[in-house]
Amino acid sequence: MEQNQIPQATAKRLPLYYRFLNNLNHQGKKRVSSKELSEAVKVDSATIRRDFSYFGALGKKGYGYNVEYLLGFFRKTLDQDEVTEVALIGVGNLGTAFLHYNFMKNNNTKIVKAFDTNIEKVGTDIGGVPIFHIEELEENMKGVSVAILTVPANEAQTITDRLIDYGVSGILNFTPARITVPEKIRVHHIDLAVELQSLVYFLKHYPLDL
Amino acid sequence: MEQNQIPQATAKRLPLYYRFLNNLNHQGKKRVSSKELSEAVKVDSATIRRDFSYFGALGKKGYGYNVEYLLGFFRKTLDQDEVTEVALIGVGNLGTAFLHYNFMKNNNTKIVKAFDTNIEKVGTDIGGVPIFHIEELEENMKGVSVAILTVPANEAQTITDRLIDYGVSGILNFTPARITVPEKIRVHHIDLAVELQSLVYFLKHYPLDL
DNA sequence: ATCATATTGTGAAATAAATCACGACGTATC
DNA sequence: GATACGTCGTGATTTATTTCACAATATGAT
Repeated sequence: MEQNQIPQATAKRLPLYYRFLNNLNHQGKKRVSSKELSEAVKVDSATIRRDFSYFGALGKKGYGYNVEYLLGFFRKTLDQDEVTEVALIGVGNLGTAFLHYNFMKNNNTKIVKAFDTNIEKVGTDIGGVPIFHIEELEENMKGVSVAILTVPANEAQTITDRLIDYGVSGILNFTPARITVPEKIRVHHIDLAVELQSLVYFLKHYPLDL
Repeated sequence: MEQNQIPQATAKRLPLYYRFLNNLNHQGKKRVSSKELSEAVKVDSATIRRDFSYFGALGKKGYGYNVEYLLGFFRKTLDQDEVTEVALIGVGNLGTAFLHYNFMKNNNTKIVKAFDTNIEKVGTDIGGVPIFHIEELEENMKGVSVAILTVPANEAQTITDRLIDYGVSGILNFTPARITVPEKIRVHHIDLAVELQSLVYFLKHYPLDL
């Protein structure tokens, strides 16, 4: 579990930096300054320098950062060499979108199993991911410790309880339900309706600039 | 544009509160304490009280909050009576998921138009939303000031530029690209790969509790 | 009525994160 | 190699958000 002095806000930005560094590397760019990176990822350059500095002195004054070096560093830091296997629960429209989404491109995470109640889907695969029946969740979860939850809201808690009994340690919850879990389990909520509604709220109530 | 002393963090939670209050109301519950609500939405009760207090004294000591009153109050505050029309750009898997998603249920936002390049989709509708060709974006955007962007990353900036020229004021960007916009335009990024990757990072690097 | 209990609303404190601003130092040029 | 320039790394500051903790007060039971 190692050193944990990195602020959460920084940790959330790391995957973003990683992806953009990958892009730069593919473009053949050898160096990048915090200012350039700032324009690409839309994060203040001082924030980027501060973020990087938690990992030590990665850049050179007057030069910037060596793209390849930084990339190699982040690959290790983000455990890019070790693939995390993920299960997807609920193959509806949103779930299907994930199955088609190629997370692996710049990424260390891979959806390896999907589950649904619809008999017509069970036994098939989408985007190369086999679909099992939810009743057989436990038998087929082997080695998977992270789940993406894209089931109807009213089933969210029931499935969550089973995932936790099974031993999952992280859940990415796309349902509008706020699930209850033991404190050892980490849950990230992404609530699409709330995101849209809060954007609309900001537009109506906050000054147009800034 | 009115009073804007509400912290952004609070504003982001308002739609969430609203939805849960709606649920409670449907369940016939007449009163709710910050503690109960806290358990439901997973937000600290002191934070909830503080959030509500920005709008004045909405509760009663020793009693809690009257569900119906609070709901009515938020309906006005969140402009629930006035529907915001939204366009969806890019009818791929993720876009399709949105079209099937019934935002209107507890919500003042409605996807009224969709756009795609695929001729086979153009002219049809999904979830009651008509699909137009992206070439006819400008002709069909009438009255729409918010767009959900679910196109391939490499098209994100081009479409964004057109949306802005047209006069859109808010964009919910689901592409991995960080789009560049004038400062008057509000963009919310939701980066699915980053969300998954940062969950995995937290699991590996942060203490299991807290 | 009285009293025990519940729960708000909020000052004050704590925590977290972003930003400023600049000295130090490496690079590039002549 | 001296000089001008660019960019990092970071101490200090500012801003934002959460949390503590408790006086004030309404409720509900007897």
